[in-house]
Amino acid sequence: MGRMPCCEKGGLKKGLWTPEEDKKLVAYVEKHGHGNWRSVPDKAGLERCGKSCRLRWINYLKPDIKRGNFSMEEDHTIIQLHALLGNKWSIIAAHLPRRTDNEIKNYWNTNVKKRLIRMGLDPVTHKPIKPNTFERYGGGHGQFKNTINTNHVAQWESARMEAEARGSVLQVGSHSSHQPQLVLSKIPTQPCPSSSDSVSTKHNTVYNMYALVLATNHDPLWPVSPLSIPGWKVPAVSTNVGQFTNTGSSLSYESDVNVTETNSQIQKIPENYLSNLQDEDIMVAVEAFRTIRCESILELFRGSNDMEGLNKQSFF
DNA sequence: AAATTCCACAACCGCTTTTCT
DNA sequence: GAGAAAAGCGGTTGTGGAATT
Repeated sequence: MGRMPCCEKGGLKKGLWTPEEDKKLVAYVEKHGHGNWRSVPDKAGLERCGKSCRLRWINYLKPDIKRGNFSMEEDHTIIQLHALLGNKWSIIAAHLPRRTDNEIKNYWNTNVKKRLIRMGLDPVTHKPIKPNTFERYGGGHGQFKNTINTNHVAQWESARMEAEARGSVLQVGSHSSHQPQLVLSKIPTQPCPSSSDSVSTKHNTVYNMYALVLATNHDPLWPVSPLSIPGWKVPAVSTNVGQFTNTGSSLSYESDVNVTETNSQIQKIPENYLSNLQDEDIMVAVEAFRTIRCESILELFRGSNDMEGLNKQSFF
């Protein structure tokens, strides 16, 4: 597009932020809020580019950021989500409250990645690099109790790919509504010109995005959106299981009931919907994806040494 | 004690996507 | 609808402290 990047202006400071600069930025954001970062440096009295200010705020200064060592549970979540999603740091971060994508990315590159390699696992595929290498670590003698069972991850990934090839959803866990489950499902979207390999279905809808649905049976206020993909929104009130369609800049909801060939059943979702997401809405969304709620992805491999309850269900 | 290496993490860079006009 | 600006994202690099030689 030929526009000048905001940081191209000469004479701007780079490198580590000083405490004084942090104070200025925090004071400015607390007083005026964030947004329009390009104008922030001038108004805050900083010799930085707007992009640098934005990153500093998002990754370091924001008050609700959790810093410090990752817990065992966070570690497990990262590994398992990475096995499913790859380097989708922002999506992974959405499932780790108060952690930033940058922090998770750094943690992955400096810690987890090396650990997987040491264990003989490919950090990209999470599968053993060489046959038998894994046995040294997965022998079940308690040595690695409470660490991820990477055999499970490999099995999961294999089953997921198979499910994907068939356009189905992969589900882990028992069918009891009290047992935790994880469902990886496809989000239906409008046809995209470049997605020629997607699966076309009725109403010219194409399933070409995934949602990893996580929720809890026990804590209805658990602050995790059922939608893993930022910016995707769900209907506020509905008792029908439906489909989501991406209509340009907005996402709409199409009910299964009385679906017609026209767009008359499509209802617009308010832009401020996500920020006002209520537990009731989460329930609707989860229902919409035909899933049940689960404690967390960590529950997947807890108390089960052999992927007990693994099954695949046709979803769409 | 000085030099070197290693490591974690903050920050930058370039690109893409979304929003605004 | 087009172009510009802003925001978002992920890969990579730079920096400083700790550990090692």
